[in-house]
Amino acid sequence: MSDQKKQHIIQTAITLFAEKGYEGTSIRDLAKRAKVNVAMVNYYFGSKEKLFEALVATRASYIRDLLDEMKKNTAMSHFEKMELIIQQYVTRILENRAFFQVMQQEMLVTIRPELNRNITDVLLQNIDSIVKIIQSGIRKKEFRKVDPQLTFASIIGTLQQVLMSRSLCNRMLGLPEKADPYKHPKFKKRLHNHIHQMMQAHLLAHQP
Amino acid sequence: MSDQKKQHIIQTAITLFAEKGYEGTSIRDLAKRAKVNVAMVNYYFGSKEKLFEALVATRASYIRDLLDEMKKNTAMSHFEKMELIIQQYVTRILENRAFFQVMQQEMLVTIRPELNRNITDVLLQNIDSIVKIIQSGIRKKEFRKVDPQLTFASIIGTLQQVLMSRSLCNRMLGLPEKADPYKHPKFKKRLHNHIHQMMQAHLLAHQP
DNA sequence: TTTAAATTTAAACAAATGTTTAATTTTGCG
DNA sequence: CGCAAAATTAAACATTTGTTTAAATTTAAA
Repeated sequence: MSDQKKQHIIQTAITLFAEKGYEGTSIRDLAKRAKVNVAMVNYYFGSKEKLFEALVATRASYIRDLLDEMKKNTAMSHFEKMELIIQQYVTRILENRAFFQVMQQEMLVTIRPELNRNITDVLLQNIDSIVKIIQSGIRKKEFRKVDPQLTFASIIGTLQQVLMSRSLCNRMLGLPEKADPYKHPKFKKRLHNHIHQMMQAHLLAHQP
Repeated sequence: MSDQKKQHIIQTAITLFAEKGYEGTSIRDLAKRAKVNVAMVNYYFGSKEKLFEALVATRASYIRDLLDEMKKNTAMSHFEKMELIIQQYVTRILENRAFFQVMQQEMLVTIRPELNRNITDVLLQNIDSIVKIIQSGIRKKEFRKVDPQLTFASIIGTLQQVLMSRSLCNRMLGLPEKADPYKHPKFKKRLHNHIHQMMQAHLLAHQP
């Protein structure tokens, strides 16, 4: 019944936080945009901080499932697994750009240590799974002796960097200033191709 | 005479903004930390927003000079130029982490369009210089046919991702929770090695 | 030393913030 | 229906915000 409204508030919060940041978004902004009373946010979530935690919790477990599933799979080569991870990250992050940005933004800020801790834990789980795949690939001589953690950082970092500035991407692609390059199908393709090509050169011991 | 105090306020602002974000930092916080009266900030800079612009202006032209100088240099190979760029970016960003983070953070937020525009312009100039080096390397068959813009995004993105969470890096390196991994000499070396190695595999047409 | 400008200060200001209250409306069950 | 619990509202609350004021102090040149 009212769970829909809760989800509606969370969704509005995600886009609004992504637009103006956590500190930059007031409960009144949020209430107005979501077309609910100001008091509703505290009625449902208790506080602005709790709202943010609910927001993270809602989305946190997403990539996790994919990685767990992949762990069991023995039919795929290590690079095929990396290919799938790259493709999934590109798709997911481009599609949930707003949420990804809010999380990144809050990670940058260090004033909410407990919150930061929670997000870090979730991320570290995922990093660990991927690092293990790379390490296994190195042991099997399928991969070169790369730095597993920093290799992952490069994948995510590339995506993050690209998401960071819409206007920068638009100018890169020769699109008009106000366009949304992330919805452009060619952009997704280009981004995926780049990361895939770079990781192929970086990871594979025997270049195809 | 009072220019020292202005610089002192800017320096304090850089570290404080990096800690708590632009919106998260109040003039009173800043004044207290810088040990000046609250009114001094507005007396010197006019407003909080103008302070931020001054902050950006102070640091903006840093990497620019290096790139201009390199443009004239014909003795270096294209990859040697890239090596120097990587080394400079790693050093500069690790050393001015606080400033870099504030800039990134403000880039994420889209509520200050004019401000964002100014930062974007500065960054685009630098991107353009580096992109041209890569393109030239491709034409000369020294580099493979990579995506120049996204290749740069990967370099910066890797650094950005690594800077994003101190605690994440600490756990990656097996350091205690509260340590500062960025000052760790081994960390800088590891970071530089990774980017260098990855770019070598990614860029060079004829692997050494 | 005198004096006017520049600097520094504490106090006050208006506006905005997250949150709470207390009253009203809606809902759903007997 | 009747009525209690849940949902919703407008208003008020206490803080905090960026900024301004007006007085006090310091500075530096005449």
